[in-house]
Amino acid sequence: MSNAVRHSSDNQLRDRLQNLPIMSTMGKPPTIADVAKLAGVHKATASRALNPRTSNQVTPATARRVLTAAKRLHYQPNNVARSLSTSRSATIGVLIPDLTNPLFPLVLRGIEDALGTHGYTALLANTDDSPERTQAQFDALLSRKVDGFLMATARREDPLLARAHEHGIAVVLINRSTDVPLFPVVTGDDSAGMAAAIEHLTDLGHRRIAHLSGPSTMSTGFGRAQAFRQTAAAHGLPPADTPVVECSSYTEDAGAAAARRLFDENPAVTAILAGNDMIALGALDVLRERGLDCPDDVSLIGFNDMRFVDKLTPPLTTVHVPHHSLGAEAARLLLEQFASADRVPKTVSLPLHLVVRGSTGPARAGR
Amino acid sequence: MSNAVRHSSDNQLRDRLQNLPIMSTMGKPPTIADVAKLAGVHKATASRALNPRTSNQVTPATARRVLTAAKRLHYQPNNVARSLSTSRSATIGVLIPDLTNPLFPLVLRGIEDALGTHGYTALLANTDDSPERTQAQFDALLSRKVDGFLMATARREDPLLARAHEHGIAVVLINRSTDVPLFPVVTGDDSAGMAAAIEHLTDLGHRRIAHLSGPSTMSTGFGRAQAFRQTAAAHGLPPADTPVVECSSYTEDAGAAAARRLFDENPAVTAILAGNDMIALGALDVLRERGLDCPDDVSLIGFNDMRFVDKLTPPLTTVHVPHHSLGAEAARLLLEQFASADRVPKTVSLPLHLVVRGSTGPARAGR
DNA sequence: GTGAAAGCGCTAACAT
DNA sequence: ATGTTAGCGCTTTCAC
Repeated sequence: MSNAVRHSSDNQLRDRLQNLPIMSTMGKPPTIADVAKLAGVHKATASRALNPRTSNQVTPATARRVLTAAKRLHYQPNNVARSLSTSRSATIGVLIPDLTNPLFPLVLRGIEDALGTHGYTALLANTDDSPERTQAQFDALLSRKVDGFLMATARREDPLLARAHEHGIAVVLINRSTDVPLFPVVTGDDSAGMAAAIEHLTDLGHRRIAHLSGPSTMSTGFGRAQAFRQTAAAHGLPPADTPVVECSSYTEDAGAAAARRLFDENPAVTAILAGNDMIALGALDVLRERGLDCPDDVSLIGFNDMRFVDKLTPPLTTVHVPHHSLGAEAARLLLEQFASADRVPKTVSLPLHLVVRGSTGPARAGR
Repeated sequence: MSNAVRHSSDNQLRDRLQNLPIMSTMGKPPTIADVAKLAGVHKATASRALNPRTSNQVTPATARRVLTAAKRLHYQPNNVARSLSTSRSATIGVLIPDLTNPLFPLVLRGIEDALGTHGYTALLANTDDSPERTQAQFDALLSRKVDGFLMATARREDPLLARAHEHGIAVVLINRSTDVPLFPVVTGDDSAGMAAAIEHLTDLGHRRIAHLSGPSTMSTGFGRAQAFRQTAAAHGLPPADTPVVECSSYTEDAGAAAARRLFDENPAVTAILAGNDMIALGALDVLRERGLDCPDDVSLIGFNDMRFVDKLTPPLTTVHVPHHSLGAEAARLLLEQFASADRVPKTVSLPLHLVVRGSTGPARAGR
């Protein structure tokens, strides 16, 4: 028998006898084997005692012994080993298109709140709305064996999601959906939001209303544009007076570019309905650029009610989306899916409401 | 028994009997053994061929065979297994105090950019500046065997960090540091930033300048306040004219509360230097509340130059902090630490500069 | 109720 | 250069 081994068991003996809190400052973290040894039971028994789901398979007395041993050693289960063994990780991957857009931190909070109560952890990845980056982050998360995904990055035709669906990976979509329904999706009721916005504008006397739509490759861009056209028509506004200009992305720059195109071709509009608040920000810049007052010359409505838009000048009228709920509801759906193995892509649509602030006003006669 | 439950178990039974399509669409992902078999080599050889670091130990011909086999099978390495085997995970944990503060997404981007080129992935966790939540997230990440941490959540006395240091866990601090230097830290040169801000104010004729400091439990709050006092003294401003009011947190609400206290006790100040932009936002609200014009009655300076503050009315004068670089530099330091196992907590201090916008103006005679 | 043993997928000595 | 073997730390049959 080697010196090292003898020495080590001497230490253990002494520790057990003296009932000392033992924790080396630098040595490798204790394993379940250490706990088992200290408690005087087999690894397997320790495992059962430590796991809430199986702790009833063990006598209360040994359970306590194991638990106190674990506490004494400051035992922390190695989730990597556990994952390898169970092929589940109690973590879920969250893919967010752009964390710098203030609405997504709220979504994340919703997710974490809903997940935390069930012992799951969120692993967040930012994709910058780049398909390559999305794929890379997806793979990275997958290779870490996340149990499922919460994705706010879907495109209407999304090869990544198609593959994920083929492979039977659990996914819940947030906000954006695919054309072919593959996964459950939690979204806002964009049509209703659009309708409320247009109604507000027509009530104010506007008859020439433009929409700066989000990218048509995304369900939100496409859907809101569609809702815009339908609602406008329903209000008797001819297509010629309700132009739609598509933005290349949901960014301030893209919004500004689209707004310039709009005014070049359609200088007579009296109101703009932006595809989201970022686009609205860009439009607001262009309004200033062209010497147009908001709301006196042109009314402006955003979408999302993201943080800080109430602090703009003028404060932005916008469609409020309950982002926290979006995240929480999606997380709930995912957990539900784990439990029931139910493969029916249900859709949850959350109600939206218009928040009227200072960027909308009566249509001016002269324009 | 409810309908729903019966229905669900019927489904399960049917699936099991029919050896269902689920199994066919989602057979387990291929392992390295599958790749090896297809390539006609041993697992270990396949492993060597697949790993860039060891691929030279294998003949080019077999390397190609293995690679193509891997491609044919769409093989994705199981990082959980790899981690268990190597006790390294090529992931690093990132702890962020508050993702809704727009500066942190920038930090994260810096981190990801610096990490990505080295094959590391960031696992992000939001802590809401709550010690409990921070501890929980830290443990969760640790049990997933992250190789190290990037933390922007440090408190001046931080038991969590003390423990982490004892356990020899690799950490690099971002922005905030501990009183006792435990880990490398990347921060902005707050003293210089403060000095620039005060100089700007005195140049404009201000002699009664208040500081709404961040929490003194955080190095940023404490350090900036200290720099404020020193610089003010150096400019010949007496302490009585340069009050410091501490905010309970870096939030708009806390900033507003502090601003109210300030004006109640010290109505004569002509300029406010906020501990960060969020606090400045709160101060701005209070200015409006009290009928004071900014900058005509009171000048206001923020700290960080976070997104959107240029869109306020008035646009906020603030100290710009290079957040992207903060993150990137910290990530670089951490990777460096992996390589050299060097345990000297070096400090990197990045230069800051004042961005003058519309919230600062000449001191008014009457005030 | 508890122990023994196998195995999750991979890497890393150690052979050959 | 490649095959063999032995784990990494945990869970989970299967015995007893």
